[in-house]
Amino acid sequence: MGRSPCCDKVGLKKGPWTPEEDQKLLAYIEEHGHGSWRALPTKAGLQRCGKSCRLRWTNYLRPDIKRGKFSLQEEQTIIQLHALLGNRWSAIATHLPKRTDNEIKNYWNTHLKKRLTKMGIDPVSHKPKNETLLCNDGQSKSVANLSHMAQWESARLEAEARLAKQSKLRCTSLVEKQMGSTESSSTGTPAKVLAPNRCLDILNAWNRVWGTKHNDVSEGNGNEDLQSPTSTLSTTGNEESSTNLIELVGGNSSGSCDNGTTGDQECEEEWEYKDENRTESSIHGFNGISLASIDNNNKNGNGHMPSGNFLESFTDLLLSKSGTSNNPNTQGGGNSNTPLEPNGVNNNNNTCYEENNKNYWNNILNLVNSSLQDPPLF
DNA sequence: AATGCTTACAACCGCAACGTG
DNA sequence: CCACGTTGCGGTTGTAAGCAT
Repeated sequence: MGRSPCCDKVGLKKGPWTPEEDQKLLAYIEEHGHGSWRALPTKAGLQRCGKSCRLRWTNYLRPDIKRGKFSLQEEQTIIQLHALLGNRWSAIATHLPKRTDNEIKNYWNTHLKKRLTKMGIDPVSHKPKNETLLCNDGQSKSVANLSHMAQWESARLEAEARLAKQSKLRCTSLVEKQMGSTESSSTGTPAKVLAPNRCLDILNAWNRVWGTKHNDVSEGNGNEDLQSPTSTLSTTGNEESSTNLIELVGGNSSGSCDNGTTGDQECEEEWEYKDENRTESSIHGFNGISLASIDNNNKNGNGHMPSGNFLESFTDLLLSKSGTSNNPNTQGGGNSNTPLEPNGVNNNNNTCYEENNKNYWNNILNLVNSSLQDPPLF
């Protein structure tokens, strides 16, 4: 309040940028760096507000931006990280080199969110929307849900706070190093660009937090009550090496759909699970509720998903190959410990929710972990 | 060909955090 | 500690392109 808006000055242009404006902005920044964004437009001879210039630069003109279709690996990463971080687009963007938070946000809103919704997955919570159908005891389920989500959220925030602090320190020292060695030509390069891809190491932070706080729970003492989402994770996290778990059939290394096909569907249908690279540890236990349950066509034919088929299910999930498989009423269970009845109703209602919930998050984290341990994808 | 609808994405807006004097 | 300016972030909107009727 009281602060003067930067963009409502008379005479300042709004709307799409012209090539001439882009050229001016680009030329100015290449020569001088952006310096103060507020002062930039005048100096660069642009009839724009500084904010608009900054946005144009960071989202479009910056040389280190990769444009074009998202690869399947990128899609996967976004979904996994969104499950962990929510709408923290800038945090997600740090794990997708050369992609801007705005681009990721747009892609999520126009593609991924819809896809998940279509499959009966709540894109906010990454849980099936019809959980009430999965367990008869709706009330206790709700309580469990709230409790578990609170647990999750609290731990997540704690971990994030810690790692934000660490990454900030790391980034700062890195920037200082770089600035010391070479005078950056583009002084406006944000720290996150200079920082290593894994500046934000979610899983390690997570492991630190839960590994120390909940050892008792993760000792396998038979306590099945809403354990830590990562209670089964190894605290070392080093044994997992799941490089190339997913490959594009006949695909190129970039993983993008530049083979002449266009459109999501065609692209997505190239997804295939590369079985020989699967290791038990890398995908262990992804028999979670939402993913397993999608796969009505799974090989057992009874909705009983073999443990460790996460990626396969994940692929199916994303591809939405079967129209009937999207029926939320048929989802649920899929846990190897809680096989479904032929009608798709889990007969172990008292534990199915907790188990599924636990597995869902466990396996997202496992995947993030393995993806973070892989060499850079791009 | 015209019209309306949908989709994709660039850009805007406002808020909050951060930095500085 | 406070006030103010700057920057970053996430939600939302505007609009062009594509598609269906």
